[in-house]
Amino acid sequence: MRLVIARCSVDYEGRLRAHLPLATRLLVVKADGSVLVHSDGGSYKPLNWMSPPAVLRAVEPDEDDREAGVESVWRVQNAKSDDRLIVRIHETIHDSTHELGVDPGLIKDGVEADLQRLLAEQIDTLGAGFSLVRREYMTAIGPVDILARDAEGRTVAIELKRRGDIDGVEQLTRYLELMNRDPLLAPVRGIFAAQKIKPQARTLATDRGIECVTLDYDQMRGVDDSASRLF
Amino acid sequence: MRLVIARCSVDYEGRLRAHLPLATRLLVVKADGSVLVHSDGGSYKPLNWMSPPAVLRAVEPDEDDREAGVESVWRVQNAKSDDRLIVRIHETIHDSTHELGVDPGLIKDGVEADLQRLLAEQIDTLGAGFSLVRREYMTAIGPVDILARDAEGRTVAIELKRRGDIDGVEQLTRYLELMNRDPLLAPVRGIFAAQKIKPQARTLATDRGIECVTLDYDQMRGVDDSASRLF
DNA sequence: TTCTATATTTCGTCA
DNA sequence: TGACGAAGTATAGAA
Repeated sequence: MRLVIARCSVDYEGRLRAHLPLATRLLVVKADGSVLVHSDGGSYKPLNWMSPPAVLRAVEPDEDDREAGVESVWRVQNAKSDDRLIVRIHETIHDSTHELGVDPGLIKDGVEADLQRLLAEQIDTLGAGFSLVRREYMTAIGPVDILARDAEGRTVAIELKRRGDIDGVEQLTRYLELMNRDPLLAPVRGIFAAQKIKPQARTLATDRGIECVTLDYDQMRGVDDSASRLF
Repeated sequence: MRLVIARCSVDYEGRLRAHLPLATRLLVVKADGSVLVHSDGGSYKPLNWMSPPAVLRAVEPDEDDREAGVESVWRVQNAKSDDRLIVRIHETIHDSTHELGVDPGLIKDGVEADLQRLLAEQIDTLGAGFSLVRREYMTAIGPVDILARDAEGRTVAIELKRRGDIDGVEQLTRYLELMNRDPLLAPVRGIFAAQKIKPQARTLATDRGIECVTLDYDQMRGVDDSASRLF
């Protein structure tokens, strides 16, 4: 990994075109040829970048660039597409290279899969007398997150999201439409469950006869003590 | 901006929990307190991070950590939420700090807004006799990208996407449903326009009586010569 | 390889 | 400030 602090301007051409005027920035060159251009603020997204695999070639500036004060030009070309990044370096303030080795990678807990496991275990939080049929119930158009049965024995299709957006409602609607054509399952109740449900999504769901439930992941994790043994 | 290359382990706790085992990584500390943890590969997304605004406190390792070989512990706390990142540093390989100043920011060309402007100007590429009513036509459930009228005077709702995906078709379907209830507008034609339309999206659109049009941005930009004056 | 769904999404815009 | 849609989305998993 190479770290460079430099006064530079940057141009990207590919899926769109983008330009960064001259300023001092951090340039990170990774082992796979990818390049990140970071400013001293904002969040983790670089101002501009090149995705791997890519090849960096440092070339001599042409006459115009040299007159404008350009010291060196990086041409970063993606190996699989036409995307390219051009960095014009006017002044190098820092330049160092380091061996990092391969990273063992990230271990996560609390993503949708964990929510799904917890909700399946605590299915009666959705209503007294609820019982689990199965998780990831396959249909012709994709898997329903959780299939359950309510106290009256009616089939319940549950769509689970961390953030309840409008497209989650659309997804559940498609499943319900399909499942209600199956005389063995119909009539099927729909429940849209999420940690937070957007007003638009709630309106659409209600309009289509889908119930909305907001989940408290911390509380659900508290009930299940296996989570505390993870780390 | 502070750059540190260190052998470290990292734990995040907040919206989820995540753990990075001991390895050599790049740590970037920005002026707003945000922290990025990068490996020497992958793309621009860090393995782990803290969003701004945040405060970094370096604390002494406790006895257990010290026995495990921890040299220093960073506690990074988000200033607006409960999110926190803990970096346990076992060995510091590089540590430097640099003044970058404020960045002038990125100038983009070729995003959906540019496509929309061009298509509005060249609305007759969708059909002879088409005329523009207005861009971003507001409805109760959101803005229709472009509203136009065809040669027969019929209202046309146009949904514009860079990439024509299935949810774009769903979006346009919702608009059409709503607008067709309005006797002043009905019947409303729907056109799904994108630089590339996925087969599934095309099938769904056609099934719902929505026309599909693929756009050539380079050609459209060629017609409008103001684009060439951008940089 | 391609498609699909998720994301500690981030980022802008508009009410 | 919050909601909503776009992103050079990235990324992981399944078909």
